[in-house]
Amino acid sequence: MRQLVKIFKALSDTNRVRILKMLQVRPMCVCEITDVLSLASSTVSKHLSILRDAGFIIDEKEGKWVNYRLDSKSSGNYIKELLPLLAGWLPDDAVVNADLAKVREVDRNMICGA
Amino acid sequence: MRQLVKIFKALSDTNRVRILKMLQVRPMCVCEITDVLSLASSTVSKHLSILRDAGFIIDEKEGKWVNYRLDSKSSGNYIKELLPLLAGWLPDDAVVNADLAKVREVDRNMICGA
DNA sequence: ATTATATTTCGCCATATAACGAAATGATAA
DNA sequence: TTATCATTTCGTTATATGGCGAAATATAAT
Repeated sequence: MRQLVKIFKALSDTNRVRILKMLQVRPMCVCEITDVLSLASSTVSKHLSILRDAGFIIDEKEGKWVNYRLDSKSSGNYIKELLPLLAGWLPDDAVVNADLAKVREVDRNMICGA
Repeated sequence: MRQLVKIFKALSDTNRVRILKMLQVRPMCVCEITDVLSLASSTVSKHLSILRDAGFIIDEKEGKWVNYRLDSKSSGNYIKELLPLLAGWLPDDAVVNADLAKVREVDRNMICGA
């Protein structure tokens, strides 16, 4: 129950849902996500740690960057069932679609440290 | 997005998840739920209004009681997909199973106004 | 009508959450 | 080594949330 509620809490924030939808496109580093959401990097880092603790995402170091990606092969049943649902949801959300367009065109070398 | 987040917020509280699991057994009035959860009736009423606003449950007057039941035929796609998932989750949760046992044996005429 | 019962609404309090900027950490580049 | 860049952690602030009891509503019973 504790874990389940933690998972739902992770999903009860607009910015965290936007992050999950973005990560459906491709893995991203913190500064890229920060750029799309227009939030402070400390705030984005916090959101990512909440999603990671809930089991939705995994972080992987790549040089000076930390890439986050969906844990599609999660061992947790809740995550395994919820991620596909979320993938099918919000297909017509204007904010989400604008995010996804930006994710596809953004280059981390251009935006990070600019 | 606003509606989806509202739905997840509704699910991010232990007592509200317990209520939904109880309503899987049968419709219940406020005082029965209050008895199982050991909370103030005003608190339970608030939880129920949050679940109703999110679309999970429906209230129906029956004399001096208000019965709440799952909206299994909800027109909302999120609810329609989430309720069956929730039904399959927490099969071994001790607290939930104790709740369900109590739901099956409780008689509203005995506990309400006792 | 008056009383009793079930539920909701209101006001209050304590805690949780989301945001920021500044400082700390870790890794790369000069 | 020193400087730079990405990220995380910390401290603070404003708002949201969950709890209660008391008062307000609504219906049932006397």
